[in-house]
Amino acid sequence: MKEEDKPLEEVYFFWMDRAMKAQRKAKNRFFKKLGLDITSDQWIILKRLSEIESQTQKELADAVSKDPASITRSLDIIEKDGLIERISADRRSFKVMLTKKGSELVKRVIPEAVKYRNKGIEGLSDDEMQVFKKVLNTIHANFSGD
Amino acid sequence: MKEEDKPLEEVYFFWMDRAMKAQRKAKNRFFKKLGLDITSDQWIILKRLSEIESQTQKELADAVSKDPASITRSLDIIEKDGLIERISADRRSFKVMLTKKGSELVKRVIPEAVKYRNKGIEGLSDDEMQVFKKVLNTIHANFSGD
DNA sequence: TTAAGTATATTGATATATCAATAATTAATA
DNA sequence: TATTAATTATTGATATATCAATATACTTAA
Repeated sequence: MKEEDKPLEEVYFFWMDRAMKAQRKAKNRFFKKLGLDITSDQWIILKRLSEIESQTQKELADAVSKDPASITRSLDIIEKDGLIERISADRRSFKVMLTKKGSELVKRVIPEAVKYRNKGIEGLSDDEMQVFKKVLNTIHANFSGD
Repeated sequence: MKEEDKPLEEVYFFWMDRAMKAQRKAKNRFFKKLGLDITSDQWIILKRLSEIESQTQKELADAVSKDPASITRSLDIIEKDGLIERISADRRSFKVMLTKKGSELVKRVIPEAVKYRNKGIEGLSDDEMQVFKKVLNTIHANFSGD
């Protein structure tokens, strides 16, 4: 197939970027409306911690596709808010886990998050979502090599 | 359909986030390898400016899905690098356009950007990309209302 | 035509992202 | 075991993102 230049609106990266931004923005407003002072990125970390009780910062970073530096700073914030705690694993690493306050927050938010998530894909079929997943995972794989 | 909680890896936002990050990271490395000191976000702005000769910051921001505040700061940087210039439109707004240096950079980068883009979707069919576009545009629409 | 409302760009505060450098510690190997 | 190599977390510098506030300037309506 001939490679060719295309205007921005026809480039898949543009579609992805636009959808991600709309989603992130709506999600941040959504948390605010619930009276919660957390961002959509912090939510992902909290949700992950609710699934796997205890993990090092490195493991957590990999799981949520974040840089070690980002994780350090995000954890600093939600630790200050009393949502998570760091426990020494060995002398260079920590296990991270939810506090009671963090657990309760996650339990409270999950049903709302599910509703919110379903709103985003209203009007789409399971088949379409399967293709969507395949495409995203392919793009991820194609760019993860080097 | 019953709404339900799912682990992170089964949530579409997670797939999107991961693919976006892999893409952005690879793209930044790609520009660096070309000897170019621009980010993938700056590239989008430059590319858009090459498609529409002259536009206000507001129009540009809408076109590339960025906040006015983000555009101001990004333009400050690439203006300092001599890639774009701001020309007074009326007394409160600017028209933004590429300089000669900016135009030449875009012309030089486009063929590389096309190759790069095609690498990301290797192994995917046109049909799949059509579904991909539909899903992303639906998500965008579903979250743009409020 | 003045007053009120709207639009554009900027700035400050804060959160996140990347890269590079560093410190401390653990693991591998000669 | 002693040295070297790899790992984990942190920090600094810079870019981007959002929200709120502000300053100008344009537009509309009374």
